[in-house]
Amino acid sequence: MWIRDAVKKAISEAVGGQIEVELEHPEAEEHGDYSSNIALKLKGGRGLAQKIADFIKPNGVIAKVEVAGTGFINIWLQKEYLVKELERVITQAQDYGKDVIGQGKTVIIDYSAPNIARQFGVGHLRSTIIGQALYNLYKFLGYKVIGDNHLGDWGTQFGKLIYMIITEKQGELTVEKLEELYVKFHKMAEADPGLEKEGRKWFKKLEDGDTEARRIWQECVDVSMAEFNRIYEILKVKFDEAYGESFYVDKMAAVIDEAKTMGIAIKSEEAWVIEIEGVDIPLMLVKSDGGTTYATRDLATLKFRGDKWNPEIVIYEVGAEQALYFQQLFVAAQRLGYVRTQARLVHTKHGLYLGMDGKRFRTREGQTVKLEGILIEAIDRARKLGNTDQAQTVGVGAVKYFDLMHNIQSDIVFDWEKIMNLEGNSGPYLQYTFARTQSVLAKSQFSILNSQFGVNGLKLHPEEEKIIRWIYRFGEVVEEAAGRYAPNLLCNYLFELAQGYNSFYNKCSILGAQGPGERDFRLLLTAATGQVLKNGLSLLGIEAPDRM
RNA sequence: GCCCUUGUAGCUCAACGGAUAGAGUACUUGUCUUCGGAACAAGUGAUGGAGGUUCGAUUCCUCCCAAGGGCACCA
Repeated sequence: MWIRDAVKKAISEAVGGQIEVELEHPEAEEHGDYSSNIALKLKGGRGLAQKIADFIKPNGVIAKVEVAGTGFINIWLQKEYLVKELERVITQAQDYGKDVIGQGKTVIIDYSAPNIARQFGVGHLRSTIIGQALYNLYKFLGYKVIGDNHLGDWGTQFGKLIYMIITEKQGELTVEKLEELYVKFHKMAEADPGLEKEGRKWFKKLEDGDTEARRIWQECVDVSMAEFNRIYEILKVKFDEAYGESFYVDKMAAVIDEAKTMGIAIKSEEAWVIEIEGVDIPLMLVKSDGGTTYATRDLATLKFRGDKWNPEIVIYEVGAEQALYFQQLFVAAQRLGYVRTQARLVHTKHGLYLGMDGKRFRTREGQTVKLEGILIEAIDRARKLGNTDQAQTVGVGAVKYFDLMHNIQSDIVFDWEKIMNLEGNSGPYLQYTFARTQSVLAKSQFSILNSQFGVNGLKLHPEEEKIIRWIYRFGEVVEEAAGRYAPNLLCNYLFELAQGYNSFYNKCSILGAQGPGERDFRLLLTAATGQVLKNGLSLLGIEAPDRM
């Protein structure tokens, strides 16, 4: 962001330009807009801080510089500059906050990835929602982004399913029925261990292209996808690609060959595995019965992605329980040379949903909780609260925001009272605040073209100052949220913005302001707040209705 | 048993090695003869325990305690 870089540059010049300058926004407003601890880092204390501060001359951006505490350098920005920033928000509109730091770079985001023949459970909500938010963030920063839904549509479980479908003649298949069959298979296999062999036999047939196995598999895929697409429609989630694991079936042989000839894969108990330094368990490429594993497919996937897109970053938005596996996978992929050596392979390791008892979120019967039911109930609850028109926007927005507002790595307790809470830090609160700004603007005939926003002679209320000292940080937050794979930072930012605006709204009359200058300025503040809220919510994948 | 992650107000969560650890909720008390009360304001209340590194530690390191997850033929 231009402003932060300008401040950094001023300090950097003061210390000779050799050291990387870190800036932060002090928590207490009496400590300025930006603060640097560089004098402390250089062990120079207050003396050095004062020297640096003296070197920095106020200009169009920097209003004043002060030394405080044990050696902090605090910097205040010019109010005129900050008001100009509000005008930029209006003129750039939906593009405000965009950047080009990602230009020429490609990032692949692997998210959602539900399993075919399994119900779409709440477990997949995090991956789907966070993945989409990361997708939006990176795109906003100028990256070329590929969103790939890596469907779980291959594996031994299909051998088991096909066996069950053939032996127990079935009518019309549903996802629910498929899941039942899968569970039933495992119950039967407990009594008759020979069944596992049958399952593997049928999976082998599927991999070898057996017509009947293939036909049944396709039916499972079609039935499941119809259900998944219904959910994506409600969530307004989109993908660029949805290759799925089955896409890589004919690409695995090459991976296995390469791993063998490079001496990376070794034989162990009739299976082919890749040993990873520092990890006890090796990564399995070929099972003892000759079948492949998910690791083989994931390596083929990375090879394909590397060849096709040559990405700088590949983000796997997958739960923390697979941390060990991804650690192995990434090492193996690097050794096989499937991605460029500087490429960042990231596993976001999100936490999971817990029930109110602190245990994994399940139904009373121990089944995974279906996401569609959750979404329908959220919409229903929103409708009962009086949002007939915007029930879906508000209900789904509440669920999404609740997910995104948490630190990505922490487990989340699933509590309806908290999710559907309209008050306080919630999606509906942000949507409400946006609707409020639009309502005021609609009544005002506001137009940026015939207004004057000079702050000369205008005495700003503390609430107004707080907002102008907050708006310009939007771009920085977007960048940080993307860089740290942390959409919750954007949630925090937007919530504080909305809080600040509501506080201002309660203290200051906008339409009834004294004098045209004050009125125009407050309307500008309102318009800018609304625009940033809208841009931010849109990055989170949450809609902002004008009325609700 | 080994490995990873997490322990912050009654509850649910924040915090970039920085300055007085922030919110929401719950509870208590208020504001507004209103531009949308899904609002605003005030109060009560917290870093699991013991050491260490640092000018400065919720954050980094070690040990202990507790919880969750993982540990090749499921993904």
